[in-house]
Amino acid sequence: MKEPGQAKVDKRHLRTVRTREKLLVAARDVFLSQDFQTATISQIIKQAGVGYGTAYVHFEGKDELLIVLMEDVMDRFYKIAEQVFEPRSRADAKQQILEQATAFLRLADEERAMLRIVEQAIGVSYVVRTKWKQIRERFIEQISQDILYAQQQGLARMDLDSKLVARGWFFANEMYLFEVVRSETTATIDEIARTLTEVYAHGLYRED
Amino acid sequence: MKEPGQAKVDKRHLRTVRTREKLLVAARDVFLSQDFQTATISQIIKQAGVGYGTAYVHFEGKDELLIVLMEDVMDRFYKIAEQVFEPRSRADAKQQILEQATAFLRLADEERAMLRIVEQAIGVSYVVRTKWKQIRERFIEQISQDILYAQQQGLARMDLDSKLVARGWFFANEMYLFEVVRSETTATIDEIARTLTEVYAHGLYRED
DNA sequence: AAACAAATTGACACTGTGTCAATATTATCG
DNA sequence: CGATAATATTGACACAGTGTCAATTTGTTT
Repeated sequence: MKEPGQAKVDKRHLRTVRTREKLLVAARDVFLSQDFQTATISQIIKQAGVGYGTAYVHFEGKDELLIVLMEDVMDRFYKIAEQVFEPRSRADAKQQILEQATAFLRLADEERAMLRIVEQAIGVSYVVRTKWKQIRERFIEQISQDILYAQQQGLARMDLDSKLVARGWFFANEMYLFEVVRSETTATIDEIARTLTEVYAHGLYRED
Repeated sequence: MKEPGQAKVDKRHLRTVRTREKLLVAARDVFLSQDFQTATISQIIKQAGVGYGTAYVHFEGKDELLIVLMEDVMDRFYKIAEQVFEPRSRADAKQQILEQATAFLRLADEERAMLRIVEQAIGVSYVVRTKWKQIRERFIEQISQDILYAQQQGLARMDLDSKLVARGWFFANEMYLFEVVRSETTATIDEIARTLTEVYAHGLYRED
């Protein structure tokens, strides 16, 4: 017995998986070569060399295609968000925050092409917007934990709500992220990160 | 002579103006009763009681209709942006910043209905996005001037670029603005404004 | 090889857009 | 006043994209 059932099932699966893959590759090509808005399913299926209806068998539409394509990029961001933050001193905290902010913006710069599409999609597609919000909340939650830790260590001001501070801090970073993505910024990433960090760290970690 | 030419020109103008007005009123109704995305020209012209093509004579499309509707709201925001900022002391600066941030978020709350539509339109429409960017830059420019003033008065840190700081500060405010608009925030406006201001003011206006 | 199951396909109905030649309204002139 | 010109309004039309589904192709089982 050479496990025929197993092999045969695989062959059918294989076709499905290949078609899915072809669609994803084509979608990336099409998205990157223009915009999210102007990209059409017709272009994508043509590029993938499959029939029109096929796209709808595998994905609910353009949005879902992009969400899958987003995942790799997002994993890289999560890695940054989840770096351990256990500062010993205020100076240490500031240094770590600076590193994190810099890494965040650097990654935005590296992944600029895909993030351009993501930004456009956030505006247009409900599902992508929802997905992005999840990502944001994950970051904010993490930052909030970091602030809490610093407060417990007596490094950060106690009179501020960690969640609210975390949101504000992330918002500024997020907006700068998209400016970097759009190449709209005149300043360098290091300057931006340094400036944001200086204000934030001294505002939150002051001594008194 | 009862200035007949004048009167006759007025009558024709009057019709145009009325049609335009009907379209604007109808557009507001339709936008507010649903979304920017799902609102259609067909719905608007029907509500306005005019023919289909008429809408395109007066406006280039949905986007331009909204841009006109935005203007009143935006004027109110500009008023806040342009308040004089001439603090005598650090405490004074902080107080004024707090007032401005609070006024900003309060206005967002008041104008929530229209701003909900604006936010949706920013994502979808190039012209609205461009318009919003202008508004943002106007705010940032103003904030930047304020920071510069404080630096010259020896109240604020000199080691930071006023433009970069201003952007970061506005970004946090802007994002919170839209959270308020979406009623997504648990904290009160006063808490948000206070938290943002505390971090910002102490980060920028520290003494040393 | 026949019957079954699963994957693929493209034609079709639908929704909304923007244009433009035809029509209606208002102004001007002899 | 009536004819003519200027301006404003109109809706039918061509077009672009979406999502669905019955028919077809491909693969599996008996």
